[in-house]
Formats: sequence, structure tokens, C-alpha cells
Amino acid sequence: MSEEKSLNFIEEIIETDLNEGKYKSIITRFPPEPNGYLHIGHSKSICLNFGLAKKFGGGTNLRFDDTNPVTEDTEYVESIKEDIRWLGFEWSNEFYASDYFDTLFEYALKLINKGLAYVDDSTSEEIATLKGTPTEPGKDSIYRSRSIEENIHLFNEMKDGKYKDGEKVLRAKIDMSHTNMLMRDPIIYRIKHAHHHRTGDKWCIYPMYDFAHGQSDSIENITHSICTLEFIPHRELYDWLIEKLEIFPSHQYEFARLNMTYTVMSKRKLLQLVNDGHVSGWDDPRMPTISGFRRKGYTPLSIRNFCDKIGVAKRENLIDLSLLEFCLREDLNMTAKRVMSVLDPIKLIITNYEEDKTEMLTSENGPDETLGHRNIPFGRELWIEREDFMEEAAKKWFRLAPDAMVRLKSAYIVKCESFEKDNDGNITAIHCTYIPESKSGQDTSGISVKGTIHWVSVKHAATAEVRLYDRLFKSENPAAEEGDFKEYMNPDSLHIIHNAFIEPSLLTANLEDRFQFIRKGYFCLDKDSTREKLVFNRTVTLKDAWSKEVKKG
RNA sequence: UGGGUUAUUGUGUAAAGGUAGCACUACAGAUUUUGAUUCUGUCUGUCUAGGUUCGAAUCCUAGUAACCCAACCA
Repeated sequence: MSEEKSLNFIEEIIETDLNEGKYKSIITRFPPEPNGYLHIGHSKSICLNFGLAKKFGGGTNLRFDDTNPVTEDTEYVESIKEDIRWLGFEWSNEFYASDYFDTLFEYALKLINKGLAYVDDSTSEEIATLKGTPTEPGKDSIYRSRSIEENIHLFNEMKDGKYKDGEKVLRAKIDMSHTNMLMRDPIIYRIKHAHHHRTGDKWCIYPMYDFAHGQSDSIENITHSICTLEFIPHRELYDWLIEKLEIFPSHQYEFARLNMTYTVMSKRKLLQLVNDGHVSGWDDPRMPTISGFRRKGYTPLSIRNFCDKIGVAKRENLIDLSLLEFCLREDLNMTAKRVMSVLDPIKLIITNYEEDKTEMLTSENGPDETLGHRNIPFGRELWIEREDFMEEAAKKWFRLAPDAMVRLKSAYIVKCESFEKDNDGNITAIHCTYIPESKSGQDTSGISVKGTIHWVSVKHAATAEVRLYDRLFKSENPAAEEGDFKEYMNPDSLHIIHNAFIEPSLLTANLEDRFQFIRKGYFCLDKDSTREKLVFNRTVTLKDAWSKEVKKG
């Protein structure tokens, strides 16, 4: 069996570059703009950039692309750093595009001096009109032929705050009839009298993305600058600027961004969900943000494995949420402690069990022996799951029903003798007898049953709030649907159970703990928990063969 | 209608002219003190039409479809 995985196209490029001696080692970068929270799509980029450097021996810089002061904030800087660390990556350097504002200004001057940039007084409307369309060439601005001296003078005045926002811009002088719209004299500097989260009020002109990103890559000697597909048209400009500026030739490579079923991934849409109150915040467990997944109970390993499995290519994709859930369950199955919790309770009374007796039973904490064992109190009255009883047993029903036998997990086999109903026909209690010789671990009864159900002792049960999450959208691809994507939200994405019964061992749970509520799913403590009131989030359900059986009819 | 990018099963991703493989999903079965896990098995694919070749997912020609580009956003 060969464990060798074939390289993705970027790894192939790097391997070739290294083999041919183009570089001795590589440097990558992760360049978020600090204007929002990171989402699962970013984790693909993070895993790629950091993973590449790790694989080929190199480093990865964290660089904040903070060239637009009006949208950016240190709140985002902090959350981004937290998320990257949580995912398990450490950057070699923490840089900011704003660190380079002085250098970038010099670069602009150099371009002007080469006759390759000019100050344009046109309004944004005029610039847009003159730009033409994809099918029609643009026209030169009347300011295009200004002298180098005048441009230098004007650009310095822009920097010195002589002009208001929008009055002037600096443009690269390339070709107004270029087939690539980005090469039609792109704006490289604009005036913004705005407070920057790091440089304060030092600057009132700020470089555009195209005059900051590639230059920052170059300053940091980034060998492989990896970004998403929509930046392909920028590459020509990226290369042009590096060539004219005569600086270190970083190279840009593009891969397809991650899309996932039943969610949206654009920052704009996520911001809308937060601002319109559809979710409680960026870290709402239903959000596809890293902080949302973290709060919901996802593990860093599961997300890294997911990013590894989805691969890297240039094709548009829509990844099944089920793959992420598979990676999650794969990890949690090995590590989560098994406990019992009854979410929708009904009382079970063992009529032949001593009235006030309490027995401490032991149960394994999981399939892996290293997880150890714990004691669970057992008594005459138990809470069991309402859905584990059927008045009239269905076909292939292994659980409780009149005259049927089941095992109570880690305890005894019981037989249902009768049940009580209220006036509305709701079942209120189930009466069973237990088989004393069937005690878990020392069963001499010789009886084997098909079903095992979970329970919590009525006398010893604690209560907790349990939040059950479902997908945020009903549509597989809400962004591609007609109309507003919010029309496709799932109205039942959150179901709160205010008083679930939990086994007493859960009272000492910590925020980092991961649990499997046996037969119900994986859960973790939410940060809303207090000592008086525990709150659990359902991380993900277990696979459920029975519900499929039911659907088949 | 200009330019760019992409096309392999339901979803992803391999195969660099030589057996279309892997994972998820789905389905069937075995095991199970979680209808979980684990194990075994099954199904479905090279965008279309031509061509080159002993042989094409791969090369050539012509189509088709999807996505991106006309922010003083990144």
C-alpha cells in the first residue's frame, strides 16, 4: 500500500522551483484584511500557506492587508490571530501592509519619475466612463500627459493633505485600451482623510490593493504568493508593477476558493446575518466562521483534516458539508468522553427494584481504554428518552415497547410491563421489571436483547440547557438561488431544550471538554454557562441508521 | 458581443499517450451493552462532435457550458 499522495499543482510548482534552484527555501504568507472574522474558507488558505511552508521547509508570514482604514479595526486583528493559533499554526513574522506605507510612497514616486504614473483630477464617474467596457476600449484622461515635475508636486500635495477625498488620485500609466480592464491605468493611490487603526492620522493617502499587495510580498521576499481565482486578472498588473519598480519578483498563483453546501461564505453576506440579527454574532455556532465552529465544539484537527481532504485545484467547487462532519466525527469518536443525557424525558419505574436503593454502576468513558471509567448512580426511577418507547412496536423496533426487553446502558435488562397515559393520550410513565442477574459486566441471565438505551437516575439527575443546531440554510447553495439568500434560511436552525437531564458527572465539565451524549450526538459546554446553569451545544449528531429506516417506511 | 479561467461518478480529488484510482455520500450485509464505531461489499464518471495514434481523460480541430473582469474594496 502506497501512502504517497500525489502533489497538488502548487506543490508541483514549488517542487520544480526548488529542484531547479530558483529558490533555496520558500516563504508564503497569509494576508487577511482585518475587516471581519475568519471563516472556514480562510482555513483552506491558512492550511495551504502554512502547510506548504512546513512541507517544503520555509516560513509563513501573517500580514494584515490594512490599506483601507474605513473598514478595518484592531478587533478583527485580534480575532484573526486567535483563530489562526487555535487552528494550530504559528507565523514566522507578523507584518502589516501599513508598515510599508513609507516605502510604498517612495515606490509611487519612482513610478512617477519613470513617467509611469500620473495624478488625475477626474471624478470617479469620469474615470469610470473613460475606462470603457470589456468590449470597448477606454480613452485617455486629459490629465494623463502631465509632466513628471507636476505629478511629483501634486502627489506630494495629496500626501500633505491639500486636497479633499476624491479630488485627485494617482494612476499607473499603462494602456487605456488594454483587454484587461485592470491594466487601463489603474488607480494606485487615493485620498482618504480617515483614522487608521495603526498609523493613526499620519497619512491621508492610502495605496490601493494592487499597489500594496504585490509590493508587500516583494518586500517580504515572498516566493509563492497564493490567492484565490478572482485575482487572476490582477496577476498581470502584479507582474507589471514589480517589473517597473525593479523589486524582488514574487509570483502569484491562484486556486479555487472553498464553497460548502448549506452555508454562505462571503464576508458581505456573513456580516448581513450578524447585523440583521439572524444569528447572535460572528461566533454564533451556526456561522461558518472559525469562531463559530470553535464555539460549536469543532476541533482544530478536524478542520485541518478537512482542508487536507478537499484538495487544491482551480475548478469551482461546492464541498459537501458531510465531509466536514465526517472529519469531525472521526476525531471526536476517538477523543470524546461518553456520558448519558436525556433530552426529552419520560419516567421509567422499575417496580421490582428496592424503593430507596441507590447503586453505583461503572461505565467505560469510551471505546478507547485510555479514557477510563466512571461511576453512575442507578435507582428505581429513571429518565429515559421519550422516543425510545413505542406503544405499538414498529417493524425492526429494538427499543422499549409493551412486553419488550432492552438493556439500560451499563446497567440491567428491563422488561416493559405496563405504561400510564394522561387524558390527552400522552404517555406519562413506563413500568418495568428488571432482571437482577443481568447486571452489566456480570450478566448470568443468558438473555440477549437487540436494543440498549441510555438513562439518567431521577434522584441524581442534574439539569442543563441544551442547544440543538441544524444547518443555517435549507438550500444547498443559497448564494446561487434566485432573490435574497436570506429567504433560504432554515427557520429551525436552533432548537433550545431548557431542561434536559444530565448525569451528575457532567456538573464538573470544562469549556474545553468534548462529550458524546450516548446515542444523541457530540456536545460541548457553551461559554454562556454559569455554575448555576450549564449550557451545552450540540456539535454534531451521530449518524442515525434508524431515522433512515423510518423514512423508508 | 472583448479578455481571462475551468470542465473526470451525487460531491471533491488523482491518473504527465498505456488497468479511470482514492475519499465523502448513497445503498446492502456482518459485528456491536451507543440503530454509533469497526469490518465487508455494491452503484454511478472522462462536456459534445470530429481527428491523430496500436492505444486518448491526456495530443489536434471545432463547438458547448460554468465562473471571473468595467469599486477611489480586498
